[in-house]
Amino acid sequence: MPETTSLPSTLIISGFHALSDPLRIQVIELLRDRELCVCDLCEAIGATQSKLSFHLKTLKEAQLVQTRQEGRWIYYRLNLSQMVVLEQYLAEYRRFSPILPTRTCREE
Amino acid sequence: MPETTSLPSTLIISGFHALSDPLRIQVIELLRDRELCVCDLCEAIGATQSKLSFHLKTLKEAQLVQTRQEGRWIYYRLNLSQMVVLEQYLAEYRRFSPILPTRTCREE
DNA sequence: ATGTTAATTCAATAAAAGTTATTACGAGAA
DNA sequence: TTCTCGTAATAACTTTTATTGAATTAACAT
Repeated sequence: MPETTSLPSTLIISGFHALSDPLRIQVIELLRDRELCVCDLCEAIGATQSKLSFHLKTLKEAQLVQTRQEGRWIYYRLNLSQMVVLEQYLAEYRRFSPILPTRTCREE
Repeated sequence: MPETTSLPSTLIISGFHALSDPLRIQVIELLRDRELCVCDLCEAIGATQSKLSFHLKTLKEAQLVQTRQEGRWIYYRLNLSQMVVLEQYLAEYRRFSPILPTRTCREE
């Protein structure tokens, strides 16, 4: 049987990468129930603005967050649909993985 | 309203980290429908043994894979339950995130 | 213009990944 | 047992990439 695994897009990989840092997870969780501007996030997290800016860029490039500008403020909000894309990617494994049969290396 | 976000465990963060590399994703996908020994994986991926060993260690520490030794072979298989843990973590966002209301920075 | 918000640039540092060589350990033969 | 071979992990070292802080720049409001 041939491999039916289609390699995930770089967007999925960069999504997982974006979620692999505690500070970025903190941002994501803060954005879970409302949008926040950068200064809110700085204060909530206690990080410098430039440090946060770097991580926000990572999250934005992974399309896990979106921004909205209002005057001088830039509001960040979750992009739930991209979170769902990652969730669905993982869900595929639950659908397809069988109870793994024992096998041995030689009998290919 | 206080934050109800409980920061995810390091296991979750290391799980996302483990999934943030193309070679490791390739391993995970190869293990989706059967277990494989290291030499199988080396051949399938075309990577050197030691390079692969490094990535397998990352996956194992994140508990995304488990191993079984049989003589000199070590068989790797998916640890589906940990995949589900990550999936469920992402699913929480879908459950809790409202349609985001517009807000402004001042009116805290 | 002046102050405020946030992104960017640059240089220094830290962490991750790759390469090569070595080590550990089990299997099987003498 | 003792030897070697095969499999896989580990170590040492190098290269690459990611992260950080400080300073600067850009955009906006008054």
